[in-house]
Amino acid sequence: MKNIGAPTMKDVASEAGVSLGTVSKVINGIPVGESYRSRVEEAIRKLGYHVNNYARGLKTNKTNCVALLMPSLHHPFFALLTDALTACLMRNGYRSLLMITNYDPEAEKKCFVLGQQNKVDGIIALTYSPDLEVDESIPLVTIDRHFAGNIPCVSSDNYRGGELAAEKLMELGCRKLLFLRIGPDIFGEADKRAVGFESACRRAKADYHQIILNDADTEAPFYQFLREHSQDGKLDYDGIFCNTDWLAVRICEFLRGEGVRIPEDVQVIGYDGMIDYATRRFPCSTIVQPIEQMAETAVKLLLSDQSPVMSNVCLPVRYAPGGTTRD
Amino acid sequence: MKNIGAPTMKDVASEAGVSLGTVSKVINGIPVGESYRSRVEEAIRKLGYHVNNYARGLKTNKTNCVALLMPSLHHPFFALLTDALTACLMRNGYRSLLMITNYDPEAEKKCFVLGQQNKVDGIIALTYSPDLEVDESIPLVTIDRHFAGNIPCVSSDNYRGGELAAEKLMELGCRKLLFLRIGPDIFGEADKRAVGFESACRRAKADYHQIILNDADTEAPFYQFLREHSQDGKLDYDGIFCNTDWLAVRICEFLRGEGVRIPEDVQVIGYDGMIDYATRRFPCSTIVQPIEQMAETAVKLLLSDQSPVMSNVCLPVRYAPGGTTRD
DNA sequence: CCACCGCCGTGAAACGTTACACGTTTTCTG
DNA sequence: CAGAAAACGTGTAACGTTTCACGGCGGTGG
Repeated sequence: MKNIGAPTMKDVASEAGVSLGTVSKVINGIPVGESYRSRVEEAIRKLGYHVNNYARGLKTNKTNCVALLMPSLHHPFFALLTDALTACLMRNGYRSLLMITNYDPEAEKKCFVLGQQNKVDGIIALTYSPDLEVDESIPLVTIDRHFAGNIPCVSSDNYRGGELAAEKLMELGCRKLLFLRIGPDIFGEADKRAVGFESACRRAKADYHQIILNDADTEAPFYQFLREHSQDGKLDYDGIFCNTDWLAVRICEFLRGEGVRIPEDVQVIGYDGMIDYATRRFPCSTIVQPIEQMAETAVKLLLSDQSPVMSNVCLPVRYAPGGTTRD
Repeated sequence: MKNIGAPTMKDVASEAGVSLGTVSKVINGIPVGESYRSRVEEAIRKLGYHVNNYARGLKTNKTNCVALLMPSLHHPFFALLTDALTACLMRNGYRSLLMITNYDPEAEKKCFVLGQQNKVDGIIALTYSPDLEVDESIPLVTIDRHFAGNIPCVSSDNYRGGELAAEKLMELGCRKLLFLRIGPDIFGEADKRAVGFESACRRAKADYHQIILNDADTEAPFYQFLREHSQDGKLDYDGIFCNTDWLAVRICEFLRGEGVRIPEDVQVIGYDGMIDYATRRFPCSTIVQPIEQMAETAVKLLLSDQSPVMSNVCLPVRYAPGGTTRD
């Protein structure tokens, strides 16, 4: 009697006095005589048996495992997305294999190979490589990233987001708008915010200005600009749109330190819809990306054999006040 | 010739005209004649062969997979920890299976079962169940959570962190200190910060006060308290220690809105060492938890057959100025 | 009463890999 | 130059599942 190692179906079978096939049926919910079923279940409980997903995966060629490719979890948006994706996958009986690429194309390529080795049932990727050649053999859904070919992509309406921010600010009385952006752009996806913002301003014939820092290490240039464009604690602009909530918070902090009142003197809107984990509230007025919904859509697209028809989904964003605007 | 499905070692073998065993050796880096090796490698490249980790895992009983149990990724600390853990695991040739429990003991239990089914080589867990019975069969390392028995635990020195915050504030001239805490406590781990803070204050015979909101939905009570304890824009306290950076940022925001100058009138220190992903700087002065080091330690502890001797590791924290103190 | 059919449990054959024993070739030593 | 040892490829038996053809059994219809 070798007691070493975890119990297997064979152990369960002999414990229950039935055949392997019967045990398999019980485990997989295939109808089986009641007396057999209870004998097997009893044996499983007694032995503390657990399915071996590796053996199962080998046999069925189905692993119930999805690879998640993320650039990093430092950005709250990625972290929240990962959280939502994992939760959604688990709800659907899938496990998620997390891979962090650090924005490195080499690493991204390696992750795809890892995915193949692990025979994952699919990949959900938020990549930064411009030239990633994708292997057709594993279903792939991207987020915020349009590949060539028929790869489904889930994104939120960044253009509309920019537009909405400008519209809201003007609706709340702003006439001189400022757009601040920092950090890398995901292949023009985040750039669309600038375009939307711009077009809304033009349409309303409002003054506006944009400052874009793509690879900056700090937001200091913003501060400098703001200082230069204010006198006697009075800023030249009365509405600021930041391409990320964090930046909005920082800018508010800076302005308040300079004696500018928010939202009385200047109104500020951020982007992402980040929620303060402690207070469960928005730290600033913001354009909310529907993270939960994006995650659910991506999972659905991946798991249901994707009809190429609706292979590109662009979800609506919404505005949410958070104290840095006059509403 | 069935071309369906991914190529297997057998395909490689017949393509290269060698035996299965030889292919196996090439793949696993076991010495083999040069001519054979190159023939096999050529065949692998030609066929686009990838190891099937499921077959391998089944055979070797080693999966190179570690389960990560996290309550949520909404809290930046958890997100950064997950990021660091995953990166570290990947560096060591391991994959990470991410599981989100939402602080739910039921889910946590299920995750342990999932871990067993997936024959993971180990589990790194940050759990909230008070009564989790752990299965000895899979190596487990916890973070910030002391289990009964011989389960290794990695944490940072929360007591010292609280002490350090108080010492720093006093060193910088504060005489009336305030400690603010919000959010659930990880089994007394975060609570130690309060104790450390308190003892440092006592030792220095400084005035101090603590407000603890464990299950609060908002930090409004803090605001109310601060309003009640200030007159003419002058706060009764000159040093505030918050148990998390987010809270510190919010408090600063609030105080500045009230006309209090930071750090001139009041100095504020947060906790965690969160780094703004955009500016790569601390958003406030803070006590830094060595997240990278915690991750590395946890991985090392898990992978090296843990000597029960050093099964509890408490890593040092450090203070880092971030603009909300006078240094 | 017999033939046939369905139901349901059984046993064995895969799945793709590793590991080990075996047998061949090569190399070294005296 | 013979003989033994080392080096190295080969074939096959697992690993723990699922799946499927088979066959026993009891029930139904002619």
